[in-house]
Amino acid sequence: MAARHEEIAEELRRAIDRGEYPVGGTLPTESDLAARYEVSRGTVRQAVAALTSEGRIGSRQGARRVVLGNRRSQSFAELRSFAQWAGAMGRTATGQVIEQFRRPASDEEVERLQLAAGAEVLQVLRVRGLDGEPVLVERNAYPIWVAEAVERLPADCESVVQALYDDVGIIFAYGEHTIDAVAAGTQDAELLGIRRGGPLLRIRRTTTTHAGRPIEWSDDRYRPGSVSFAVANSIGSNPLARHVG
Amino acid sequence: MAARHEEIAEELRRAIDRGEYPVGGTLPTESDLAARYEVSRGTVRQAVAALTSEGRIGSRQGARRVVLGNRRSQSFAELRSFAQWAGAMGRTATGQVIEQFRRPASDEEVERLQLAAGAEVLQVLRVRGLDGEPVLVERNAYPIWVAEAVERLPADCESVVQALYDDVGIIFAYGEHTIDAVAAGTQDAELLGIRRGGPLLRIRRTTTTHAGRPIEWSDDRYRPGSVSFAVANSIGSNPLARHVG
DNA sequence: AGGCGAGACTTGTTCGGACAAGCTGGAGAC
DNA sequence: GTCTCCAGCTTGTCCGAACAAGTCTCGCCT
Repeated sequence: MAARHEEIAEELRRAIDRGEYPVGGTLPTESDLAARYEVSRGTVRQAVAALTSEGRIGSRQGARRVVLGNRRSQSFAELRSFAQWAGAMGRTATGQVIEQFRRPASDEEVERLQLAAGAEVLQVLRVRGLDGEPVLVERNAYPIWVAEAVERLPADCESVVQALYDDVGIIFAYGEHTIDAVAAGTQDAELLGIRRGGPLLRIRRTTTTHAGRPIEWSDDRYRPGSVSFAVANSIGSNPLARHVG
Repeated sequence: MAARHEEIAEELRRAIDRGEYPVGGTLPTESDLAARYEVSRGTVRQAVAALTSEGRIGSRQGARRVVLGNRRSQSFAELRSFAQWAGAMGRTATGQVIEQFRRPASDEEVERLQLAAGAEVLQVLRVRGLDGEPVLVERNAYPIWVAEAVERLPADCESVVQALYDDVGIIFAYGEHTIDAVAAGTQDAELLGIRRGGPLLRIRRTTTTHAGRPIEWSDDRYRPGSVSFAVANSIGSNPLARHVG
């Protein structure tokens, strides 16, 4: 059962979605909302903070809050799981392991997965499809404590995330993503049905448990035109960072 | 003068940076921190919430808070201004207007900039350099109320953001960014010194004022290998969204 | 008619308190 | 030695209050 401030946040999202508070218009004051929902100002502020950090509401001291847009955010699970994301859109995701084997971790994998020097990882190469079309090449490196569970999965497992949770109770809790563009190599070009040298959107990411323990280090490469990634930011909150390289 | 909770947040970032709270370790409890900084638990919670949303700290009810990493976030201004970002790294940014002219807004520009049908925009094409190397092709569309100020800027203006603020007090307050990969066309290839068809990292973005009024709709294309963008997320907070197309 | 100042309104900050809900470690039992 | 349970600890939620700080509107004066 959700907290009261979460319920209020959801009601505000729905109200914005149905145009009760149009883009460019203002939200009722904190005091008004507190009276309407019969809660304290603090609870209202907590609810509104969520929409503010989503980029849906603009907030500034002394001024009435503004509705910036009605873009829907996605849950962490929806972003992490290609299958769940596709399902949320009424699309069909497929997954096919192309190759999978254990090998010594590279220096970068040692760092990203916080492994001991010389440790092994399980390298898995998959192609993910959307409605039958290949759109994504996923290369995951798993530490051995995860590898054992991954190796038990069928090669065409639809959602690895769901399977790891169901089978061994692994919860993906935190993620870090680095996005850039790379040229398709021979293998990627072949797997995705595009020409070599063409553009791929690459996302390198680490996912960890609640305790911060790395579960996977992955390199996803999306076919051009298949997906895009969206982020909102503001003076008060900027989740996106640009880096050299 | 920053709020107390902002000061505490900054001190916590510094403490993590210097290894006082190593990655994988835990943070002191809220009560401990409250005693140490001589503030209330609520003020500590507000400070810690900032680091949590930056992906630096992992928080879960009942469990001790965990240090996930010590990645530094960037301010909104630093992300928005290529010149400011470069300067923060001790690099030199350049900007050169290639062409600039007024024309009727496209359908997409009408939508993104919230213009009346038939309105004009100022289209500006710039190449941005980093330490003398071209790395970014920027295409900005400005509504006429901004266009007048932009037209007065010198063609090699180093920071358009700073100039617009200084000259006419325009404050960039909110942003929305969509990231994908595209193939370099003839013009981009030539401007960036790469071959046609090669990969470019594209960011289409809208920036608005405090009141939500669009200032610009832009299409940035980065040379491959020049930059990457990073985002952290968690079960509790996910600023990144994946979309079809 | 325009500009300036003041007051009202709104959001932001901090507090102390009480209770809910989840996690962990230690002790006891098997 | 292992497993289970419980108590203590920790974070999360909600409250009401008071005050700070910023914005905006209206009225008055030039």
